[in-house]
Amino acid sequence: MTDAPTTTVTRFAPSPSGELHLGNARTALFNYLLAKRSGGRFLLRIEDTDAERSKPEYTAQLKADLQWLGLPWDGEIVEQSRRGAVYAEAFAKLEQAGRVYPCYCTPLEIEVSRKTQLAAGRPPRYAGTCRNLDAHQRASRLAEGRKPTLRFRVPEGGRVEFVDLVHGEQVFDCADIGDFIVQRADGSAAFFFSNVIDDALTGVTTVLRGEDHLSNTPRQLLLAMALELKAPTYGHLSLITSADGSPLSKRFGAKSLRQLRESGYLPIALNNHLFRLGHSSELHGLQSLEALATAFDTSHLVRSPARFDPVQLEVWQRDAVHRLSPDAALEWMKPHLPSSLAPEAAREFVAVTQANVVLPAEIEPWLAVAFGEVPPPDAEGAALMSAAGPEFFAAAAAAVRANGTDWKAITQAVRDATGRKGPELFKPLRYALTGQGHGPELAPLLKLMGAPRALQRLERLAAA
RNA sequence: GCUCCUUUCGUCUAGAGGCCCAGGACAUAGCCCUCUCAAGGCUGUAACACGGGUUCGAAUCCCGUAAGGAGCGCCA
Repeated sequence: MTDAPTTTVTRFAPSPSGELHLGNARTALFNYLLAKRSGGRFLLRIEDTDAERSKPEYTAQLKADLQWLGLPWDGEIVEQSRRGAVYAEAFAKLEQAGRVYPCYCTPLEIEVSRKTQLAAGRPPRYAGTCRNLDAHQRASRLAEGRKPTLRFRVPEGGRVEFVDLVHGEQVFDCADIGDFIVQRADGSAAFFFSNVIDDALTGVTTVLRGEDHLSNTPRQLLLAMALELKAPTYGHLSLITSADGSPLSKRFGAKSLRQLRESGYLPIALNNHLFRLGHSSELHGLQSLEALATAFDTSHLVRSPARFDPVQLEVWQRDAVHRLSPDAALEWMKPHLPSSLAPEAAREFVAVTQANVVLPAEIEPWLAVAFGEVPPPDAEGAALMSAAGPEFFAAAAAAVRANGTDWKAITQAVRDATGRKGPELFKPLRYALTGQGHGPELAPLLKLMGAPRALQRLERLAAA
């Protein structure tokens, strides 16, 4: 907290109750970018006050995911589960000021009340049952064995106003806000409470978070005021939706970062895609994180929800793969390369196929072409090859016998022997050698598969 | 039910009353280049949710409708 007042401090505050997905990742990215563009700090806070749902393995996964994305946090990680003493102090302050009161209603009672209100066509808000209990009433409920929660006493009148970084001026009526729980029956701090306190105490200046928090912001502002804490400036990011506009679901689009990473997506591709979801930019092409940070601007944040389009992500991914260094590309394909492959052959294979695959799994057919059996051709390929005829492939085989894997010499020889040129010449050869109409350049591919393998493929067709 | 948010080409978006019969990027189609793919170049197709106002003039302001979303939790 020695930061100068002008320093931007942002944070990412996930709860360790699940894996990071695209939505979370974008929130993290934006907060990171916002901090970095002005040389500020990006903090990581684990919101694990709910002992039931929080799992240590998720915390570990979270950290690994952020590292992988290239979004390292500054300073120590704040774990809310270890901040009981800080919260206790704040609870005491609120109690002293009469801003909170014990509520003895059970979860079941609350649930029934909610349902009743909903059925009656009213907002399902806390009814205020325990708002004005006297000391005697409290004692008797305690005697019944009820464990109280602490509720914040929302002012009866008035309104809460604030300026949202994305949505502009916001006004909420206190009458629409029910008294909410700040301390659970087990004594732990609830979200609104711990979230506001930790933001203030760690000097967070700006919070970019999901739009699902927008209508809850007045609660936090009320709390901050009662605690005499400075609330951060909030910016509420529109949600990312599936291609059909529905919320990202497990079934569609909500792939976890882990899944994406395991299938071979590159962090820089993800970051570039996410950067343009809900944030407009003049920037074109794949950019480094540094360039993205420089270009990031909260005034360019978009209000309307953005759809996650797998096709767009693929465009970034392809670009990112093309830019991989030979070593990085090798590393990237490694999980799909046979371990028996000699290092030199692996290196050559990567160099030849890199520009032709988007995900590492796509190298399988090329592995077959280079080191195994040629895959069967499609209908177009079959037609092309039979049109070329056995004598064409006989000439090709002869050319290979004479020239080894010298692609240029081979094509020259076949051209001279058959009079074919251009696509007429190359297409049947490509199909014969690879079984496919598209693929990496043939010259290096031929070297990779070797003369004997090529010869076998051509001779088989010459004999047909 | 109440409160709040959102609605421009297929997608991401520009647009803060005349500069917009709406611009860019990606995708897509065609052409050029080329052994295929990729890369690159050129050209094209394609959008202001709907209805009312306000105004000389509206994608932009106001009202309503529709559609989608969020919140109203001892989840975060």
